[in-house]
Amino acid sequence: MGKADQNKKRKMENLLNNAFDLFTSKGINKTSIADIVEKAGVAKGTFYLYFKDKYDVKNRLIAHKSSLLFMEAYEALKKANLTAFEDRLIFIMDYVLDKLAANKGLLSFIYKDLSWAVFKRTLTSPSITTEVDFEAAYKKMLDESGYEFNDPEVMLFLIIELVGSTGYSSIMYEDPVSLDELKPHLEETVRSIIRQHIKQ
Amino acid sequence: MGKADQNKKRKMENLLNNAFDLFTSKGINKTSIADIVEKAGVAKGTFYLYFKDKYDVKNRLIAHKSSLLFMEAYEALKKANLTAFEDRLIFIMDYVLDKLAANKGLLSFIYKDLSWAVFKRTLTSPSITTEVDFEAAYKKMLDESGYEFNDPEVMLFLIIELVGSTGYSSIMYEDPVSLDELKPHLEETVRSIIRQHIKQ
Amino acid sequence: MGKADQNKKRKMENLLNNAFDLFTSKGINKTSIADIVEKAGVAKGTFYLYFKDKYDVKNRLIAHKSSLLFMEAYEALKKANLTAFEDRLIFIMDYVLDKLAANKGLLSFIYKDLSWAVFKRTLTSPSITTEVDFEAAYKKMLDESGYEFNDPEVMLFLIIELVGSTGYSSIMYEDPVSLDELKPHLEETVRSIIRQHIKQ
Amino acid sequence: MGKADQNKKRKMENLLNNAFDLFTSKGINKTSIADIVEKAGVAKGTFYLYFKDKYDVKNRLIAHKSSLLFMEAYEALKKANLTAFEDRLIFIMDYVLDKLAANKGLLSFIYKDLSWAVFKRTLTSPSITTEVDFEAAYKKMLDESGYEFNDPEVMLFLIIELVGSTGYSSIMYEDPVSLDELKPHLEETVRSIIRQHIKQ
DNA sequence: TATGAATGAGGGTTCATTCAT
DNA sequence: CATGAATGAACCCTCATTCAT
Repeated sequence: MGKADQNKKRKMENLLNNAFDLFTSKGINKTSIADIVEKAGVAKGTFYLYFKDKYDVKNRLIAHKSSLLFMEAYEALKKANLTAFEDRLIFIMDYVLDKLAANKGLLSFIYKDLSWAVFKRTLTSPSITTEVDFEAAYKKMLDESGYEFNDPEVMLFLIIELVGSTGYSSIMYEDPVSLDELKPHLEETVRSIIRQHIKQ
Repeated sequence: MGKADQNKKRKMENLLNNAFDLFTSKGINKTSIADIVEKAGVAKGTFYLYFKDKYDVKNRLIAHKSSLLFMEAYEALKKANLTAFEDRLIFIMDYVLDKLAANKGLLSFIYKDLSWAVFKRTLTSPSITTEVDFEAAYKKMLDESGYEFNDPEVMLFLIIELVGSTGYSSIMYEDPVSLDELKPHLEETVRSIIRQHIKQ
Repeated sequence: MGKADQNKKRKMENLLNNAFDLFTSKGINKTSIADIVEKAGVAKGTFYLYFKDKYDVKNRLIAHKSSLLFMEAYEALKKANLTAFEDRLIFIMDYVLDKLAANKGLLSFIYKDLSWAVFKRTLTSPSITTEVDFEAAYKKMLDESGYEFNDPEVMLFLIIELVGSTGYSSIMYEDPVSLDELKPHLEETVRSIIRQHIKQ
Repeated sequence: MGKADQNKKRKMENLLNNAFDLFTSKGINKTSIADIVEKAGVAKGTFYLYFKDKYDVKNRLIAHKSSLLFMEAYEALKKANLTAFEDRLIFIMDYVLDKLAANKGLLSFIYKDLSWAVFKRTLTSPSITTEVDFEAAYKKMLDESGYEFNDPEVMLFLIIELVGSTGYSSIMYEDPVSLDELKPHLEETVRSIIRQHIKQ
């Protein structure tokens, strides 16, 4: 990578990070491009050298940040020495939920537009900075489980949507229950979902 | 209700309905107050006699339309002659999913900001026009089920969030599967959720 | 006309006049909407209540000002007691050329985009303020001439385009000759054009 | 001409040609310098090594392209074996009108700012690429006519402005008549103009 | 109550021009 | 000579909100 390219990448990350801070603190709608460039210390025109508009930034950030989060969870899992497939997924779920509970800005930012479509693209394609790929990690976990599964993708979809949407409500509003109260219910339901997808 | 009050209510409903049409057809962000009042045939100032701003309208509509949808499903259920509790919930789930699939504008409008908090307020308090109450209906179904449940509210929460978020993805993007392919998975999972909440 | 309507018309004329001053002094391209509203003493948004954009203003002004100019010439003609058709047209030509020579801002403003199409619309439809119609005047002159003409519209077209474009160059650049030197040539040519359209 | 100079000239022509394509296809106002350099495949800064701004390019192009057009007409005339002066001018007029009718982009580009001043400079001074000179050609035609003329320059001026401005309207808008309908009128008028300038 | 003309801050976007490499 | 990233002033336009009628 040439010096110029590196410089370019630094400028882009600078913009991304500052945009992320603003998005998570005051929300996307209330963040203007003027805000972003001012915080990043560059001229307005510079923004348009790197991004099409605000939503271009948003999409890249969602992909990027989600990817980081899941890979972080996966790295933690590797150190946790869990062997059972169910336990491993539960571990990841807990890890992600705890992280999001500790960073509500990130949660509300990711959640608003994290469709499965975006999510999958995220997991599949290595993002700007990470050279990783959660899809491969998931596949590895499936292989190491000792089972065969029907529709493993749908299984993951059900789990992520369930955990994501209930987790959002619990963390943001403690409604209808707090995250701690929610977790046992979730754990049981996730185990059910896994079992009902095991091929007999 | 006096004549003046009736007139006021009519004006308000006129604005609500026209706003709803615009919200579901072109989206909330791209709908301006100017659009709403023009379509409704009233002056701009009049809008502010009835609503604080666009989001005031939005919140009332979400509550109202969600309520209608669930009560419609419940009315249909009454004609369906189903007795088993599981079957009855599945029926409602199917009914709602099919309605939303047939009206994607409504789906994306409701979904974007339908937190459990809003939803619960909806179900509990009779809205502007309906004099009904889905919470009472749900309670009745629980009573008639012949079972006792642990945390019935959490149970409903899990089901609604799961069905809502996976349904959204399937209907809007057919990703990762179409609604028809999703339904069997959902049905099985919902039954699991119900069973794990039955008090032994 | 109601009081409100009158007020509205005054506001519009205020904007038109100020825009005209700017257009003729600094040119259309260098005149911004910000300039216009500042000079007119109204808010930016007000501009858009009356006009689509800068070019909307321009078109209305061209029509309006051209119309005024020709009708002024026609009014002067009526006082001049000329009877011969050729002399009358020459009179109008001279009048218009002298006016434009005395007001180069108006000339360059009108000339740039005064296509025959715009001109004809102008002459035909009474404009914002004038209730007059040069086309009718021209027709009257034809009737009173005692001749019959082949293609009188084309005849007028030839004269106007010839006089307009040569006049522009003479007045603005004195190139290749001054207006005074040009006039005899023009007069002779215009008389030729008229004669060649007289029906035998 | 040195190798370096040749290279410089090639770069310049590359920019001119690409600018011309853009000017005639999308118009001058909507063509940005970014567009030009992108199409030409050079860097933005390079543009400023050769031209002051967009209007510098425009002026050079108008002169260049007009010159080409007239010399092309003159070359065609030489092959046409016409002897009468009137016929020869009419031939050139028709040739130019037909060319412009076939290339409306060129017409609207040339016309907008083709003042007589620019035109004369064009005819007189050999341009960037052509080593020709329409003024000399016109003088030769006058000499070969067998007549003497009063103010031959004004005569040409009248003809060019008349033909140019009426031709523009006919070609671009077919208003008030099509080019084919216009031509006989023009021919007759042009012959009149010539005759009235013949010295007795 | 109802109106709708007027406001003006604020948004997004473009683009000619510069200058360090 | 050539580059092209960076600049930032300038632009157009939208729109929620107010208030005199």
